[in-house]
Amino acid sequence: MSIIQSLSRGLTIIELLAKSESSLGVTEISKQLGIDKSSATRLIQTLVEHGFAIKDPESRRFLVGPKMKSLVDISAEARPLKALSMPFIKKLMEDTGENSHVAVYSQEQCLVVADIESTAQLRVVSGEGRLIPNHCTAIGKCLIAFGEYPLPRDLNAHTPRTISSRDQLKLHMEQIRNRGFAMDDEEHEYGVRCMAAPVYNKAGKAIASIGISGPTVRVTLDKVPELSKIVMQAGADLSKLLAQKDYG
Amino acid sequence: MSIIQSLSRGLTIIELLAKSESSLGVTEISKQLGIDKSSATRLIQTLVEHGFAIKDPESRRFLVGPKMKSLVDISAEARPLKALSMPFIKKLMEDTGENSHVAVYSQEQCLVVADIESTAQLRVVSGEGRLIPNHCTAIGKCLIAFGEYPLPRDLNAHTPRTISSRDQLKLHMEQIRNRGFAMDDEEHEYGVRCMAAPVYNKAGKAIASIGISGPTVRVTLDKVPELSKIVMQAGADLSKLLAQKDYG
DNA sequence: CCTACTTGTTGCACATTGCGCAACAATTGG
DNA sequence: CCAATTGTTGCGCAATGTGCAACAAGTAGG
Repeated sequence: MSIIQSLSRGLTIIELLAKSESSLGVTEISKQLGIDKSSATRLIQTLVEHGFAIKDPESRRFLVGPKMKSLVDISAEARPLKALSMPFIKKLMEDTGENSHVAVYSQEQCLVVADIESTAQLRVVSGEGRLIPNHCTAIGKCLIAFGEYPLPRDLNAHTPRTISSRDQLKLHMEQIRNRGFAMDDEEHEYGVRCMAAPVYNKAGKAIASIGISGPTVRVTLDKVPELSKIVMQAGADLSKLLAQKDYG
Repeated sequence: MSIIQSLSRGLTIIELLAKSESSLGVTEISKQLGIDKSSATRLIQTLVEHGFAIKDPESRRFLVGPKMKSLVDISAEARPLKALSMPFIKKLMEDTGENSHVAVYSQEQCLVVADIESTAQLRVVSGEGRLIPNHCTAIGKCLIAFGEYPLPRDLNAHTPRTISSRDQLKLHMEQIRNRGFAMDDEEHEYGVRCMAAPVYNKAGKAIASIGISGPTVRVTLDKVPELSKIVMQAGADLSKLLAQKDYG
């Protein structure tokens, strides 16, 4: 049986980062592993690239990244949810022709637990397991508006349309609750419009959101009423199933 | 910036495993990454070696390992506990001359969150971040006896002294509660004797355990009363601090 | 403020390491 | 019981990752 050296070293770095109380520098890591700093640099860069580690740009030291937790979340808690959701987002994708997904709240962000891509040439790719912002995406805003989660702290503007004011966002949440669905109107990415509706567990708590993402050229504003109805119906249907299965 | 290929591939496999609903086989993995099955085999073996993946020997397929969750636990929840515990296990080690540690319950096992090695030539090495059994270690039995955790399902015999009967273990828990401390009398490893006491949070819930491990030649049975007193005192002292700091 | 020290990044040349191929072994399914 | 698929091991080649060393960027200390 052969062990892959560089992978092994990388995993050891992950363990070091997780176990250390504070952040670690490249030299420190290289000493602990008994390797050159140059190798440590490159291994760490690879970890950062994958999100398993993050770099504090100030101190140029490293910490465990959010990827670890989101993977654990997705494999443990969210896996059954994904299994239950698949048929619904499949149908949603077929009915709307757009990328469909289900997300939950994790680490103050929005964790995509299930995702089906549209079959159109021009499509939005989101990808399972991704952590996306809560304040400028439909599925994220939906979680905040209907779930028992705090307003995001980080309100980075991703496009000129991003709502970056705390007060405005609060008002916006109110609107979302009144309409029953959330919309991301090019707030996260140019040319992309999304809609999402809440998913409730048996106890009536919004524990997830379901939605679609499409290019603005297809998901035009005049189609919003029709599409949002479909999305909300999907949310209601999935909620019903979760209640039956006693999920959450 | 250069990316380390084999590390990158290994991390991608972790992600695949975490996101997949079921277990994955070597061929499946190799196809998804576009690499040869031999490479996939070796990468996976490395992951298994580190505990990031586990192999179901029946189906010869792979799943995410417990390492991921224990690392997340240790970095998130347990990190503050570790910081608070350090001075206490340091003192405990100095007072007893033996390896000292603090553990919490995680994934039906016993997660070592802080650990200080004895300075003696002959010493017990346990190691932070390790997941050890609950039924045949002092810190593990302590968690079960005083905490609100279920009896372990797996009662593997590690030595002839391991308590492998559910009923016996139940009785044994009773004894531990009466004495106020747990002892592992060569139940996990030959020649090693350990003692542990509960650590309570402000609400009076046993959320951790603190203890020592030493070779039987030093930790003789006639020293147990004296040593156990020291360990229990350490548990009480740490509990007091946790209450002050409002931990847990 | 300048110098000395420590820490992180990049280029480069070498050879170790990990790669794919292919044969083999072990299962599964028809 | 044979065919087909999946997992493991040996092996030779070269691509990959390694350490060295120079460089860059901070940090501390006088």
